[in-house]
Amino acid sequence: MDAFEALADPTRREVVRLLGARRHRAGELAAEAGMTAPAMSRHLRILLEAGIVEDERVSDDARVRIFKLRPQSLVAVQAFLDQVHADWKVQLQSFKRHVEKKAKDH
Amino acid sequence: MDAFEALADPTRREVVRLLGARRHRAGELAAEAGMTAPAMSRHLRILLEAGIVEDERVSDDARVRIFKLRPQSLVAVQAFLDQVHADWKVQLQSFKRHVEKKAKDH
DNA sequence: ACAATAGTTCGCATATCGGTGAACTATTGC
DNA sequence: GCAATAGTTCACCGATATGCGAACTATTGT
Repeated sequence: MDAFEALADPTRREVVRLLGARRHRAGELAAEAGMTAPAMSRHLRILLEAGIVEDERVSDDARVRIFKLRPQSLVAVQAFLDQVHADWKVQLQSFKRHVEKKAKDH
Repeated sequence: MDAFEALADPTRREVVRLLGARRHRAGELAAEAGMTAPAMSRHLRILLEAGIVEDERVSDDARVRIFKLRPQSLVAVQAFLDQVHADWKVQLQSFKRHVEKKAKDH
C-alpha cells in the first residue's frame, strides 16, 4: 500500500498527525483514536508497510512498541502536489500569452 | 469523498496530473488511462464531488464535456503536509534541546 | 506458578471500490 | 428520420477495507 492509499483513511491521518508531534505507543494511539487495539494494530501495520512510520522497542518494558514518523516518506505526496502545481502554472502562463496575443491581434 | 480518498486511486491521480497540464475531454482521459468510458466517468464524478475538478460544456459540440483542475482543492492536502512538517520540526528542536542539555549536564 | 498487561493475529460481518458490458440520453450530421 | 458519437447510469461481480470480539504470544511483577 503506497503513501496515498495509507493517507486516505482518516484514522491513519490522525496517527500521522499525532506522530508528527511526538512518539506514541500503540495503545496510546488506539486510545486517542477511540478505537480498539486490534483495529489500530492493523492501521499501524499498513503505515509501516507504506514506510510512513517505524517502530522501536527500546523501552525498558519490552512489551510496548513505540511508533514514530518517517517524514521522508511524505516526499512522494509533496512531489505530486508540486508537479501538479508547476504544470498548472505553465497552463496559466500559456493562457495568459493566449489572451495577450488575442488582444494584440485586435 | 474527500480529497485524500479521491487521490488514493492511481487512475484519479493520473487524471489530476493530466489536468494540471491542460484541459481534457472525458474521452481523452479514458483513453489516456487505458480504461473504458464508464469507469472513467465514475472516477470523474468522484473527482467532481471532491471539488478537485470541474466540467464545462462550452465546446461547439454540446456532447463533449471538458474537465479542468481546481487547484485550490488541493490546499487541504498541502495543509496536512505542512502541519505534520511543522510539528516534526518542533519535535526535532525539542530533541536537539534534550541532547544539548544532557551534554551540558555531563 | 500465575495473574495482569501490551500488542498482534484470526474469523467474521458489513460496506465500499473499481472494473465490465448493456442500456440510456443527448447531440451531431447526412 | 436515422446512424454515429460522447458520455452517463445501471446491474453485476470479485476484491478489498474496516470494524469488532476472541484467542494467542510475549513480557512483567508478585
